[in-house]
Amino acid sequence: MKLYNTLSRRLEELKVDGNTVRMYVCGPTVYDLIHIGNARPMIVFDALRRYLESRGYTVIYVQNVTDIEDKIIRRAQEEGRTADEVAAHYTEEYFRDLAALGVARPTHSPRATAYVPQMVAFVEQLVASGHAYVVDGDVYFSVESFPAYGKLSGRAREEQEAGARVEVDEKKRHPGDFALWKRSKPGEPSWPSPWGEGRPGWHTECVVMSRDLLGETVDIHAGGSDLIFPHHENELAQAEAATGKPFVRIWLHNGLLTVRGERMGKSVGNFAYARDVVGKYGGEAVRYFYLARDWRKPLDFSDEAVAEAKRTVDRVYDFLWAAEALPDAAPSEPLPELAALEERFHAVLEEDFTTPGALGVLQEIVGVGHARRQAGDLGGAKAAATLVRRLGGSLGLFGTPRPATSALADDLIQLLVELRAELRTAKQFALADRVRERLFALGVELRDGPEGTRWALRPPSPEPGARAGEG
RNA sequence: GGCGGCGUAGCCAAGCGGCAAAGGCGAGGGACUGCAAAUCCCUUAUUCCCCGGUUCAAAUCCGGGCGCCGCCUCCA
Repeated sequence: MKLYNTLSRRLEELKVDGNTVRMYVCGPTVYDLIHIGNARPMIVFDALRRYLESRGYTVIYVQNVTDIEDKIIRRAQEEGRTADEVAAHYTEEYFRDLAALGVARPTHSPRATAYVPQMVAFVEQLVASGHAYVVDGDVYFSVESFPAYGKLSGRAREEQEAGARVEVDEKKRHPGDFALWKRSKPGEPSWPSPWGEGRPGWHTECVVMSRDLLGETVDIHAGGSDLIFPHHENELAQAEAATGKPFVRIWLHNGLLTVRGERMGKSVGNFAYARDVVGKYGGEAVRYFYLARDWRKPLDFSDEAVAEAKRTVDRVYDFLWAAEALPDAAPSEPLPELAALEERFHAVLEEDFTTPGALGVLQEIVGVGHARRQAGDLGGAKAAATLVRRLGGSLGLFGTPRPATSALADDLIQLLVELRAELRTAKQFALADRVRERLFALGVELRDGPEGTRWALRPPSPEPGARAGEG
């Protein structure tokens, strides 16, 4: 499989040792609920993980939880709670949102506060090797000590000064230097260190946790494109300065979510909480919405766009459930077109995980299924449905089983259908329509056709967390 | 200013040098219907922001424009 590597700015073959993929995806800072834009990398890289697994890889998937950070401290002060309480609360909410989005739990979800001693040791190592220096209880990484600094984001160190909008911190030797350890102010959460009470700076946790859980070189490190600089650049510098080995084989960065062309962000105020969107349209519609757009490109969010995705998903289910309710039958003839479509599905994904193309193929398979059914080839229709289930499942889509009804319910519905047929024959249309409407309200849709009335269960209306997926 | 990306039908969106440019939504037409819904079938880009160039052949490669976006500050 080829993936676009931010570092080399080209497509690269994913090469791993054995068949295990070691993957690290930057997770949330738990100071608030995640918004729908935050969900993009979680869904996209979850889909990548599932796809790799479906292709026979074992994936070790790590996503951190940043539970100590300025925004958490601020929030705690505002609410009169401790930083720990705030972090614990939003960590729990984050996992809830993840489940509602149908995102499988990461193999590991390390919390930064559980790694402070390791981070201290790591920083000590950088100080000892001359890559970091101590000033007044703070520790900074020296970008000048790492000549390759800037290779990920394509920035030269000298450029850090020109146009810099940040006031230069007097303590730093070079404006590009960044904090590895921050001295804590009174009343702030703090941990002991050789440099006094303090807390870890940004960037360091990912390096330390990644190394601990995945080793010195990981296959994939992913996150939003806004993290390229400075976050990932700084991670790379620390890690490679410390080990002298490549930190990451392939860097992946997803495009950002926009609203009317402008980036969605908490500070811009144009955001929607993930759970609100999921509550409205369902987690699967959100997933489809994201996967219908190339993961590297910006994606414009609107209610209409997600509603469209939901319509599309519902129609696929309509086909699946109808086909699965058909009596068992073997395809009346071999279906080479299905094999060809399956091949195309994989070919498209092998080339930079182009999920929109893959979804297009899935739609074509649905089309084949419809055509087979129309031609009276029930087995062919079922074969198409099975394929949609399998391929969709490899991306975390179309896994909801046909809602089970009891034999009694089936009989009762059938009874009403027959009753309504008699009413229609007797031209009692008002009553007949009432039966139809009441059943519809209960989620049963009547479909009158040439060969009589069939009924189908409507795709479920979304409820938050209703379709929580795992594995 | 520096770095990166994008511009394909009404909208969304694949396409990475060569079949008449996937697919979805919407729209229009048809079948079906007591009406409706749903479903099915058909139609919907002679052309890919513009101008040059390379090539037998370009949406796809190169050069130059125009427009939009992101990062350079915490941010998925």
